[in-house]
Amino acid sequence: MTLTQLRAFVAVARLGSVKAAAISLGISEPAVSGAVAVLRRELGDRLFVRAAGGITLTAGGRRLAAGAAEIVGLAEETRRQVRQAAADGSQLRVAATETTAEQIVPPLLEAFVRRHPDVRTTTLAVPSTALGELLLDRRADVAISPVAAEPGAVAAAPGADTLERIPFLRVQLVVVASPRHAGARPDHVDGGRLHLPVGRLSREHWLLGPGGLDPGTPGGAFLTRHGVGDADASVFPSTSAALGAAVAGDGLSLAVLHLVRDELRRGTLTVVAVPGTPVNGVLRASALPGDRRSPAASALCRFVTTPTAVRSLLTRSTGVPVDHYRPTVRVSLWS
Amino acid sequence: MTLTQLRAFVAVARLGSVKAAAISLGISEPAVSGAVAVLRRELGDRLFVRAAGGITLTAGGRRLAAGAAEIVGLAEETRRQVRQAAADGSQLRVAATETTAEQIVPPLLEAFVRRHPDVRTTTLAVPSTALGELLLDRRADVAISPVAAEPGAVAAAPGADTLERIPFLRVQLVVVASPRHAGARPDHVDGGRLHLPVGRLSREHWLLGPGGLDPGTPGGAFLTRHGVGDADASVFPSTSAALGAAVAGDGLSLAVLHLVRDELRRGTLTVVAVPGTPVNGVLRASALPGDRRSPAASALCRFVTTPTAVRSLLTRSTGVPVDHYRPTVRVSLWS
DNA sequence: CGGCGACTGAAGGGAATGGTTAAGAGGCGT
DNA sequence: ACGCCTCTTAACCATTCCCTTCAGTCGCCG
Repeated sequence: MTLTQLRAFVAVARLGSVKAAAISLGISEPAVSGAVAVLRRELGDRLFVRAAGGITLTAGGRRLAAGAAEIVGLAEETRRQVRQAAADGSQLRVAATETTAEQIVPPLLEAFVRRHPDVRTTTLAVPSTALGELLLDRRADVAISPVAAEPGAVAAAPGADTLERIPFLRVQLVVVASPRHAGARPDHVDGGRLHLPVGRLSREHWLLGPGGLDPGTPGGAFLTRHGVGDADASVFPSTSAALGAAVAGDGLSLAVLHLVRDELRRGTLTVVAVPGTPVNGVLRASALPGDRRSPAASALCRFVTTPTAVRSLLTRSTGVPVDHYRPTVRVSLWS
Repeated sequence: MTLTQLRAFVAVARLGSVKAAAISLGISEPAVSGAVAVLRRELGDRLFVRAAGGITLTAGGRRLAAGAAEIVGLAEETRRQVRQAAADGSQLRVAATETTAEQIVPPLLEAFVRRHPDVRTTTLAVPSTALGELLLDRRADVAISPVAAEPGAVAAAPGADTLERIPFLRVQLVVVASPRHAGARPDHVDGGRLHLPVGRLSREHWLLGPGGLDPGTPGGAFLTRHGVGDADASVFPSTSAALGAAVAGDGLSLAVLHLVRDELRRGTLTVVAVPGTPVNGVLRASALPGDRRSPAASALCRFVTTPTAVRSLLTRSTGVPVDHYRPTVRVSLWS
């Protein structure tokens, strides 16, 4: 499988004809046909068949078309980026778990780029198990992830000995629900507050963001430890959306205490008393050791423990200016 | 630039040594060194330099390491997917604008997979200008996007003649704010409702999700048409988060009317009367013409106009079951 | 300063890639 | 049935890739 072969196939898939692809690439038809033939042999799939008015991709051909277009485009983009690396300012890729990438990283990086305006940041949202791999593969410069505050609760991740870890903020996770939801279950209400034994957790309906059940995070570990499984949870496109559904009274959610301060004060959400909560966690930054790390990564590692950084995390996020905004990229695991 | 060369460089970057990379790849050191030398020449960058205790990547080397790991992993994953294409059920990639991908597509696809349980769906969030390209490149099977309801308001997108377009739902966009926010500006309050002339829109602070200013969407076009620019808007990680900030009284937002029904009824949000609103839009599905389209894409194109689909969009979303959930992937443009 | 380990370069060869022209095979329309 | 257009295969060649062995150079460390 060669980039040239993939380029040829992309052209065929897009234009619907070997001839047209050959013309657009400026080569002969047999060259295109040959490239496709190699792919066919190697992948064991016809990829496309001749049909009325052109060609029809097979199921495998459709997937290859999508993947090949992605690969070819990415190769081109990478080439361009390397060429311009010197001209551009430095780049900083921050990997985090889904929830952290949504709630913690944006205000943190906003404060960071305010102090280092020349740094271009990108956020990657990944399963917690992928964070170490991403750092080792140099696909990310720094990882931000929450871990259980209790020592020894989490086994060492792969490459743990080669990574530097910097804890910088304690967080508390609480179970929240709409007061109306609480009021609808008077059997456990005491003093206006809903009490819930842990044995009942898996009978409740949970409203979570993507990765809310990730067992590598303190929140996901808490839920799975108490038997909350796939059948008990609904996933929303974002943690904010899940909290919105909780406000609407659709079920329970798990939230970082200081991030729902406003909702609690306004009374649109209330904390549900559950033994074992609040779940104590610590946010920490991970990166390669100092000599194998980019300057921007080192700057962020120093920054996270500063009062400025902590303050940016404790005040409610006001969003980021449009020109600072870089979308969070979801990264797939393939290893 | 060859996949083999990229693989060699990934190993070097990860292991921090040509020798270690050669061993891990099962080839000789000169082979690795040679592969790197070709990349160096082609890209015009040292990529890495020898340093105490190993090597240090240059800025360009860091970007290449990230890109190369991505490309190599993607190639491997694509190969696997093509091989298994026959075994797996059919796949359906749905592209949409940011807001649509967050608010419209999840309930729609949830209803769709309930009827077609064998289909694996993926959602792609992209700028509106990329939707057509994605379909033509076969990177997406179906595009879901909102367009202005007024005919002729939008110029024909590239490839417009070769795509089939299926409108399926009218939507209304309204300006919303917290009632407290409204009350704080008594100069334009009339009958308890905030009225705002269009000339004042660019003086307000806007709370938007990613892509909220995308001029290819009715909402983004409305805002940019009235002078709302980068300086007037804060971007949140999701539209839900932006609405949450609006509830907190931080500014104005633009929302799909029927999706904020609950907030309006509870009084946590109120509609701001602005001339020209509600903005009328139509959701439509786009796909390649029937004979060049996958069976799953055709099924979705038929599905969107059914009462079941419309109902799924009009009732408030309850999230999707965990086992149906597939994260939304943000796709970059490189063309 | 000498030795040693690690990276780089040169030379060479086998295999593939990537291209050509020419001819065959297969579907579609008239 | 026939011709036409398109895709495929065959034969062939130049180039590049990719690996080897061997020799050289660089930097670190005792």
